Amino acid sequence: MSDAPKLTEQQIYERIWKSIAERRLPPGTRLKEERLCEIFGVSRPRIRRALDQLSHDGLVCHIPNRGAFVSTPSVDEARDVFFTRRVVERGVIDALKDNVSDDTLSALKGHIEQERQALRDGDTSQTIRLSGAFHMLLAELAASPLLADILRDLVSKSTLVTAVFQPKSDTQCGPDEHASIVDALARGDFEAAKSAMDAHLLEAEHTLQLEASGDGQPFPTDVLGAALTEDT
Amino acid sequence: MSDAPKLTEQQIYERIWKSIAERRLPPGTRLKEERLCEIFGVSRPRIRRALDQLSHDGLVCHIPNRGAFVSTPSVDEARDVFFTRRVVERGVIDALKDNVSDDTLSALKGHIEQERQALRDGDTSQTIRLSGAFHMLLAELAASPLLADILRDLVSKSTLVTAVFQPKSDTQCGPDEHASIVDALARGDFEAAKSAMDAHLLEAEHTLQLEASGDGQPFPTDVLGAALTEDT
DNA sequence: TAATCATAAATTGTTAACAATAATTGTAGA
DNA sequence: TCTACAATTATTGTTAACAATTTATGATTA
Repeated sequence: MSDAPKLTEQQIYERIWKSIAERRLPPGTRLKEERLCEIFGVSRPRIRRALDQLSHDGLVCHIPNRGAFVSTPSVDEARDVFFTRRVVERGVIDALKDNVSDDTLSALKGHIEQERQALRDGDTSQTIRLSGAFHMLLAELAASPLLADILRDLVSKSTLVTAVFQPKSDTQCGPDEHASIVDALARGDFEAAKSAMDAHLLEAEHTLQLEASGDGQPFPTDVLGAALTEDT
Repeated sequence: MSDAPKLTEQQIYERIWKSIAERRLPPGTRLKEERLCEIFGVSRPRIRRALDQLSHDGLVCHIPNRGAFVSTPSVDEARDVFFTRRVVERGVIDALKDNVSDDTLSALKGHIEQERQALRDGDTSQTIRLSGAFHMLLAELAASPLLADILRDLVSKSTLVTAVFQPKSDTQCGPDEHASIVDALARGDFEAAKSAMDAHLLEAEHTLQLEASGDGQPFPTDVLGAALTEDT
């Protein structure tokens, strides 16, 4: 009747991860085990293990005997995420030093073009996805799988942070700022690339409202089905 | 008969993690679920979840239908670990900029004194533990819990790397190099501190034999009981 | 009418039994 | 004597039933 391939817990982890990272599952969303079983068509232990992984990543907050919820970062955590990203992404550019081929550059430029297209189309979900993906692409082109792993975590946490502290999501990570990083790389000026990256991340942090209400938004009721079923 | 407190999976995770990080469980060691159940006196799912976490950290390699083994890093992974540590630990020093109080400095100096003592005593296990702990202490004194988490992972991976690629473990992370970092911090010279850290990590990397045999050491038979029971 | 306590429903956490897969050992044949 | 095949054993993976904890609802009392 449907997909018999019997999703592995890794795949479930990925799916939920992606839904959180692309903001289809907002902070505070309850992740009821039974409901997830229905959605993915697997038994509870499988779901449980996937949730454990997410909880270990800090994307999901697991309260004993209460259940799992999409994490709602605090102001301090928000600042920390951005600080850490600056540290890590400077490292990414260092790791790129010996890997800036023409292919690399055209891949990056192609990506930025996609970002511009999504922005023109007004496709918010796609825009969010691509903004994060740019940073990931940079990391994956670099010579450090470990840094890329670390950054994947950080980017997904950033998404949560912006979901909480940036009510109007139009002030996203802009393609132009990404372009200026790539331009610097194209010139071989890595110091400039690092500065551009730093400025870009600081800019993103400053668009957030990190003084006001820590939390207070109501928990949505049942977005799970819609959020998790799509395989964008 | 013994500890009834019923270890939580988090505690089990910590115990195994620590045993790996302190090199009591060498790379390649098989982690048989049933055996671990006996040792910790808990049921299999509990062990399973702990192993999943470790596997997600990359400290344990989980082969389907085969079981879990302490990871044996490759040469490329070894280099990557050290590269990433340089990136992250430079960030740690940045994060320390506003936190260098007298208490901080005396804590660091006290730690180095402990390291010297352990080295004098010829206590290898303690020396390994304290070497890693110095870097962790630095990270915990900094204002970034996230960086500290990331570094914890990296330090434990470093331990695996040195276990594989440094047959003679006497050429460890020396207290003197740690001292020169702290001295720079005491002077308020953060650039010097970063340089010292970089040099220290490069030095550590260079003492490894990263050209020769990738793997070839036999798997030890049953060190689990001895390695995990001790609560050092 | 509001607040508190008790009961009931729902959800997570745990345990135990079962099935499937892979490794090892032993045997038979060349 | 060595190789290949088969059977047994051991270990992981899965499923299902059970227990404990929490939350919500409703009734009773002040």
